[in-house]
Amino acid sequence: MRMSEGVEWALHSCLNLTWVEPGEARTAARLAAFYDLPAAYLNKQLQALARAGIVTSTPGPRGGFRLARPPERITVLDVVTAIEGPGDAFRCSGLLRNGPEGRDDVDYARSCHVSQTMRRAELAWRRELAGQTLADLRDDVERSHPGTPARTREWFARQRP
Amino acid sequence: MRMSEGVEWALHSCLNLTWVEPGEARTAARLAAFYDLPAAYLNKQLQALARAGIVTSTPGPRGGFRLARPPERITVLDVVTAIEGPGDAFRCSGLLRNGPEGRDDVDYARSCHVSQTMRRAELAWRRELAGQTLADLRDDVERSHPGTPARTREWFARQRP
DNA sequence: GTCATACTACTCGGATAAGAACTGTCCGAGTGGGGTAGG
DNA sequence: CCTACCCCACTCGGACAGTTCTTATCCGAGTAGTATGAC
Repeated sequence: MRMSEGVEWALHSCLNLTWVEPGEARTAARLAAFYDLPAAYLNKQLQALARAGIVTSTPGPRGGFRLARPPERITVLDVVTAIEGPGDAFRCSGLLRNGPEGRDDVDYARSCHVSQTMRRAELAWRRELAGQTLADLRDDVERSHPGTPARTREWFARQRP
Repeated sequence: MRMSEGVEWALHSCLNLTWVEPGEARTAARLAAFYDLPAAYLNKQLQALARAGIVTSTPGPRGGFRLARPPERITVLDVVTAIEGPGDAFRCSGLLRNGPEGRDDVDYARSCHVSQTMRRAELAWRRELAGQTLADLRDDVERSHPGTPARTREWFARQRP
C-alpha cells in the first residue's frame, strides 16, 4: 500500500498557491522548477486538482493555476481524494459469498466484520485529514518560518523575466 | 492507493485459524478452497504471515498452518503490516530539500508540516487497527453467527477423507 | 495618431510509452506415515 | 507377532511469467499579448 507520490507534490503545490498574489496565477512549469520536479507530470496532477474543483486553470500567456476557493475551505482530504480517487484503500471483495455459508442477498461490504474494522480505521484516517485545512497548514508554516511567503513570492517574481 | 487484496485473504484466513482444534493445522489448499481462492497465491500470503511470526508452518503430511500465539495477542495491524510491509503509505520524499530554501542538514520527513499531517492521519489509522485483536473479531463473528465455529470445523473435517 | 488584424509565444489538456508493483502459477526440498520384509 | 527400514504421498517454500497501476513524456488546441500595416 503505497500512496502516489503525486499527493505530496499536489499538497506542496497547493500550499504554494496559498501565497500567490490575488489575480495572479502560477504555471505548472514554474511550480515544478521550484521543487525541481518533472513539469509535465506535475501538470498531470494539477489537472486532477482542476477536475476536482480545487484549483482553476487558465490557458495562454499569463495563465496558470490558482486556488478555486479560499484555503479555509480546502481540506487536506480534498487534495488527497482528488489525486488518489474516491475509492477506499481496502475494498471488500465479498470473500464470504464464495464460502460455504455465502448468501447472494447479503452485502458483505457492510456486514462482514473484517470489512467493518478496516472501514472504521479508514474513517479515522479520513477524519484526521478532513480536520486540517490548507489554511491551517499555511499558518503552521508561517509560524515556523515567518519569511517563507515573502521569499516565495520573490522567487517567483524573479523567474518572470 | 489500493491495499493489496492479500490483506483481506490473510485476515479471513487468520480468523478461520481461530477455530482450528488445538494441535491441528490447516493447509493452504484447504483454506483456499474454503473461500474459492487460488491456492498457490494464498500460500504466498501465509508465508508472509509466517515470516512475521503470526502463524507457524509445518511441512509434510498432516502439516499446514496454525496461529503462533493466542488470538488475544494478534492485532489486525499485525496482519496488515505482515502483508503490506512496515513502510508508511505516505512517504516524504524531501521535496523541500530541492527547493530554494532547502537545507541538507534537515530531516524533512520530521519537520515538514505536510509530512506531519499525513503521519498524524496514518497514526490514527494504525491506532484503530492496533486496538482490534483477532479475538475481538472472532467474538464479534460468534455473536452475530453463533453456529459458525462448529459449522466451519465440520466443513474442514468433511474435506479430510 | 488610432484602429483593426494577423502573428507569435505561451499555457493547459489529453493521448501516448516505460517502469514498477501486484497478481497468479509452477516445480523442487523436506517431512511424516504406512506398507513390507526380516527376525 | 514385533521391529526396523524403505517408499510414497503430501506440504511448504521460493523461483518464474502475466496483468494492472503508477510514473514519465510528448505534441496539439486554444488564448493573450504584440507587432504591423492601413486609414
